[in-house]
Amino acid sequence: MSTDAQDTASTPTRIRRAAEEILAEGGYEALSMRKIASRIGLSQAAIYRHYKDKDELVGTIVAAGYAELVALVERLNEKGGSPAEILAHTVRAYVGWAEERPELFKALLLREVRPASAGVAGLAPGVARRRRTFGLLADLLARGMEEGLFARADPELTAQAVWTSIFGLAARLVLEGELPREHREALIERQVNIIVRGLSP
Amino acid sequence: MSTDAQDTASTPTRIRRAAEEILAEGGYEALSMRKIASRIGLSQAAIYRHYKDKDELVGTIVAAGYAELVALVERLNEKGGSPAEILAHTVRAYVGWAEERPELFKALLLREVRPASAGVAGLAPGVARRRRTFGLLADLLARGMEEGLFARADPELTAQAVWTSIFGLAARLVLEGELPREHREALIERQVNIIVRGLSP
Amino acid sequence: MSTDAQDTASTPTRIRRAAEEILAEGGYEALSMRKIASRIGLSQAAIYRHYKDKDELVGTIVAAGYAELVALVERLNEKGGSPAEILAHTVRAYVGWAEERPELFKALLLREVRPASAGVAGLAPGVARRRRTFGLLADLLARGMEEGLFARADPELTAQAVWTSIFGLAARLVLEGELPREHREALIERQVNIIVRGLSP
Amino acid sequence: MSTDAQDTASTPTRIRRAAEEILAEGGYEALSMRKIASRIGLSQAAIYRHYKDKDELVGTIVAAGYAELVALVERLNEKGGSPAEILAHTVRAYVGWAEERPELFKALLLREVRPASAGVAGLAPGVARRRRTFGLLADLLARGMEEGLFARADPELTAQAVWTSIFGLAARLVLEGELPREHREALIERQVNIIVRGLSP
DNA sequence: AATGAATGAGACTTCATTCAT
DNA sequence: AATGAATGAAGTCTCATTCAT
Repeated sequence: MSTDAQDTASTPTRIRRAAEEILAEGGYEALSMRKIASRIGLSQAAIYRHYKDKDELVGTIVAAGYAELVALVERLNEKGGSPAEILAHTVRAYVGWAEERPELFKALLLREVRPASAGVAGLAPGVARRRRTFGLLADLLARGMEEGLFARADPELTAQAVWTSIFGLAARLVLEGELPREHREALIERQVNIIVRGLSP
Repeated sequence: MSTDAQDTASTPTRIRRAAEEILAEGGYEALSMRKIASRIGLSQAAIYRHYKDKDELVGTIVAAGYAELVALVERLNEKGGSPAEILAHTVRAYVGWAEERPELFKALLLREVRPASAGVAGLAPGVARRRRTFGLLADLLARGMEEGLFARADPELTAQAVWTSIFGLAARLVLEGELPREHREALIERQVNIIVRGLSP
Repeated sequence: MSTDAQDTASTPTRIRRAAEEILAEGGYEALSMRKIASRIGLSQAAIYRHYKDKDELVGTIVAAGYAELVALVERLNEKGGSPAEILAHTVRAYVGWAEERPELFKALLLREVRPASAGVAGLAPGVARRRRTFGLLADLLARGMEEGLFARADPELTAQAVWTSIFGLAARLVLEGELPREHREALIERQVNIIVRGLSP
Repeated sequence: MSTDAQDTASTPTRIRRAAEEILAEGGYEALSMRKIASRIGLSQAAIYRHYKDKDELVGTIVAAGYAELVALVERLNEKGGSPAEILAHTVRAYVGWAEERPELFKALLLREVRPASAGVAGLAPGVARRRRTFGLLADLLARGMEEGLFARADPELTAQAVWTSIFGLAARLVLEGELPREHREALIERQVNIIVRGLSP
């Protein structure tokens, strides 16, 4: 968020940034300690002073990316509007974020979730209490149900179903890359439309 | 599960099977010619008699997996029923298939699509003509629209939107692994419900 | 020399031809039994029916190439003319042959000579008796000396010295590849001139 | 021969030495990173810390060899004497150097010259300006021409013709290996004689 | 806090050759 | 006379990580 000059940033930050750059340029497979080190003019060994191992480094990046995504969703919820509007905005914002940072999205969401409870797992029951985004989404849906805008149903379960839909769209867009702008937008709107209508009473 | 008799199978088959096993156990990153060879007690070089290189081997596996999926969808469409029923069956079958062969699903659908036109790309315009599954899905939706069951809209675009939803659900289930059976089913039904209602006029 | 149709030629011949083609296209390093076999639609193992091993195959090719070169030099000597003229023609023909079949030239002359006595070794004493080309060259020089055209000296030693000069020119032309036509010719003529004048009394 | 103490030398030096040894024993084809590593009791990967890849390692060796050769020729030109004498000394020194370091000579001069302009290419026009040895040789010949010792001709072209002759002699001596000392010397002197007389007015 | 050096494992691929059929 | 299958060795290179300084 803060745009420090690269040279004055702390070493861990510079490492993280370099890693993100490489991730963005060449994908996860291209990310190696060697490349990170050479990009910031540091020895490979130096990285281990700041991050226990590659897993920890990747973990940090992923966590930061996740926080970004959470902030994005929070902001939308604070802006106000009808639940359906907020939902539509959220879909667009989520997809847009994925397309802007495709490699981060992949690193974040297209990887195995080791212990099912940890990380970005979103399908387990009770997730609305543990994960901020799901809590917000479930609350939003619950409000819509109370207002008679959406059909009554389990808000958490519904949040999960909606999320998998959005996630699927974002994932395909990221994985398939370039698509005609017009078609891409039509697709998003069609999806938004199906979801919103699908929730209606 | 069903066709054992590993020792009597042809070498290419044994190679393919070993590759799928490794894929299933450790994911794509774990797949190496070395491991395949040692697993079936063959020299590394021997593999190259049967598959030009790693790409060809993976390609064969992926193609077979895709064919399986196509056959599955075709069978459902032939069985008859209302478009909404067929659609619901398709979602369940697709998700079920993904969960049964998680690593194949990942190898097939969670990888980058290099030239957007090739491979499993599903979002490009005109895909209904090129890809059997999309053609079937678009036809199904068109029929539903004609019958007044679904709201009128571009069938291909709608097929793509529906597919990304289903794909998203399958992908999350595969990536997150174990989930309570009951919850898993509730989730699928909720998703089916949203999609079908989302399409209704 | 005889231009048989490839299909009717004997298998050993087809093998040899394929090997020469590969040699010409990609150099010695590119020559492999696998490539030869695939080029003529034969199994690798089949080659071993006709040639004991790679060495024998290469040996055969080299021998044939050498015979070609010998025939070339013989023809020039039979055509008549003054020794100086024949010598000049020989230089031009030798260099021209090398440039026409660069890979054969390299396989023939730019490789180690294992037992110093064998193969294409040309510097050992007595070579004029053992090797046809050297015999011809030495005879030519001897005739020139008798005619008072060339300064008197050991004909064999002189033949060797002259040959290394020509060989050096041919080798450099082959190794350095493309050169402006004009410059190439000027270079050859300059070399011919130096040699002929260098032999003059 | 002179600077032993292999154990105390720096790793890059030890790598280079091992490479040269292997080159000397088995030629370029025998040179492999594996062999180098095992010879100095290092892991293969360790070599890559000191040389980017095989090309860089070979390049370093070749460059050093070339520098050696240049220094040799320079020294002879500085020692003084008549152009004919210097030329004769140069031929002897060049051939002697080739015989002392046969594998280096082969690695340096018996390899393909990829882009005709680069590397050790000597036949292209204008080489006298680009390559120190050729410049020296051309200057030497020009001086001889001015002094009326050599017939007037293009000095660069003449230098190239002379060089190919010398190169041819050195190459054959290196390729054919052992030769009776006496015969070898007679051969060199005969070649020197032909060249010097060939240049005379 | 950082470095240079090294490691061991592993990646894919190609080679000449052999053997049973 | 030929094939398909297999082998063992070798090739270059990259990786995450460790350790002494």
